Amino acid sequence: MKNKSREEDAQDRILDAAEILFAQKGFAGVAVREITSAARVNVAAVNYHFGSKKALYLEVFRQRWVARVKRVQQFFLARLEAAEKDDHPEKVFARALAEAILAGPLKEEERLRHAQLIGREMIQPTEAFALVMEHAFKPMIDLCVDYFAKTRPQDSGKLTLTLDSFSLFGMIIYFNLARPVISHVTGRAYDKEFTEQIVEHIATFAANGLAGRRAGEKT
Amino acid sequence: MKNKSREEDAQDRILDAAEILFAQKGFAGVAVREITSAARVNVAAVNYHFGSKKALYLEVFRQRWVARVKRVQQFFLARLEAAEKDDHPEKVFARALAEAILAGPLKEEERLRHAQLIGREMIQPTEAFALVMEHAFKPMIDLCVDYFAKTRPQDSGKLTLTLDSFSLFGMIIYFNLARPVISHVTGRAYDKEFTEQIVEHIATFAANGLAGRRAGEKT
DNA sequence: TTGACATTAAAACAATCGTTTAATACAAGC
DNA sequence: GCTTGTATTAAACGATTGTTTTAATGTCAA
Repeated sequence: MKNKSREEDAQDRILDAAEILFAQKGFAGVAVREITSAARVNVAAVNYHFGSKKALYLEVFRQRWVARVKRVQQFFLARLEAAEKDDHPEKVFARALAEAILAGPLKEEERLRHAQLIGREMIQPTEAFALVMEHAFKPMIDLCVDYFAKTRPQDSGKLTLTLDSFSLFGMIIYFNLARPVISHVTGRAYDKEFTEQIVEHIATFAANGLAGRRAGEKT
Repeated sequence: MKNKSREEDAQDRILDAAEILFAQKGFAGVAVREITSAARVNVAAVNYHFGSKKALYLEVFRQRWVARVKRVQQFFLARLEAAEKDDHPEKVFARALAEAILAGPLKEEERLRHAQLIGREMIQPTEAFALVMEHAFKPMIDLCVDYFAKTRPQDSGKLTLTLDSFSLFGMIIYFNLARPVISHVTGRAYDKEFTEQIVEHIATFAANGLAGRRAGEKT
């Protein structure tokens, strides 16, 4: 086993290239030879190291995607802890979540790739969908539901809490995924200033939307 | 020109098959031979009638997708007219929009195909993206912005109005596109009852979210 | 140095890709 | 009937697809 230590080995280079290309063009839109030449390895390397193109796709989710979603979740939890307590707890929650996803620890290209990969799985679920559910959506929705349940004076019912959580998530994910649409309509790029405005907008909007439940509205 | 009148001609059958397959598998995931055999025509028919696979893809948007989005928009406007005026105007608006998209005039499979096609263009914009912007997003967002501007006592600013519109849209589109996720978490299928609950949930959530702006909050 | 094992390389595999060609079938106008 | 133009067909095009094979190379322990 050779390892120059300063240089990524073949498997890592393949995973890097594969993730970028799968995100940009989708599974069917990428040729194995595109990946291997971007990773500067032989065509046979994909089948040698991963077994098949499909297995490589799943390995991208297991080794790259999941690790990244954990980073976002940790960033979110840290923000939630550090937030000032004088604000409405639901607003604090919404802001921390929006910030973690839209302006969090990921680099700009990472954020884009991440959103594209997850978006494709939502539209056309494959075997990777189970991973996405287990490591990203399910725990975050559960966390969200538990948090909202605690911050409300009276019981809202599980379904209402879940739909509230999806409403918050839906807004954030849409603002993250529909960048071409939003940039086109507003005429603004997703720079730091605009992103901060969006985060604050989501926090306020969601807090008020959730406040209605606190006041007792059921559906 | 032969036309049995009761039977769709070759071009229409190709468009029908192409739309279903492109929605399910994406442009690169569909082989021309898949389309032609589903449409019961010769392989050469696609290139003869449409010029190329890519041109067929665009024609699906021009002849099928755009027509359908108009139907949804008309349904929405009719609902907006017919709605009771004693409710908050923003809640009426949100309910009409959510109902049009999630439970509107489209058949269930149509709704799914429609959402998949638009979702793919959002993740990976092609030439069809301009069509989607021009006929679907832009006019609806503009309508939304104008409506919100009228219903508010004081001026909110163009950007705030636009972000409000996207928040409402984002929620609705997410509930429409993330069906696998939402069904998995809630354990409920998108039947009539569940869809109605979601529509009412969105209306309430968005109305409260927007109500904050009415109270004067800016971002 | 030798032997064992892991990795890379070039070449070829059959299958499938989008597209084109050339021949045939069919309708309507004269 | 014959002509004209359109539509459909079977067959083939070269290029590319994912994968496999075989040989060469590299690495480390004995």
